[in-house]
Amino acid sequence: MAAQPFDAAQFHAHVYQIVRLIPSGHVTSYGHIARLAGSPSHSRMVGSALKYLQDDSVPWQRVIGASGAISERGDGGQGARRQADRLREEGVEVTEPQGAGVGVGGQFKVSLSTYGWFPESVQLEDE
DNA sequence: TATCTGACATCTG
DNA sequence: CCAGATGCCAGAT
Repeated sequence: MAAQPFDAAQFHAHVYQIVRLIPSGHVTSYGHIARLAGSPSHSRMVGSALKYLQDDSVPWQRVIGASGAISERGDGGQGARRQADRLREEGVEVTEPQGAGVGVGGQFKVSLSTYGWFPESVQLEDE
């Protein structure tokens, strides 16, 4: 297999497949998904793709940053808040931001050492 | 066609 | 451990 010239459609499809494979109660990072999709340097494209689709059938909430921090979309943290709450329902322990109310200098974080899901490879329908 | 932005990653202080 | 600055590459305007 050789380096692909980056096919957006194919990369897109692979991302969705991988995200669906994430088991409940576990999380993974954008960078790892990008790597499994065949492009380790296109971590940003992963998030961009998920945002653009807005598909509830894809558990995008299980995808967080490499540091275990939930990225905010600039909507005041409402999106991150919803994501954190949903992860808690699956049994994932999420730390709350500093301040707990008026605090704006903190982020929701998950222990990747405990809930991280990083398979070496996945079964993709197309390659 | 050129420029800016972005659901990131990684290094340094 | 946390915060800031830099690098990366493709999409959107």
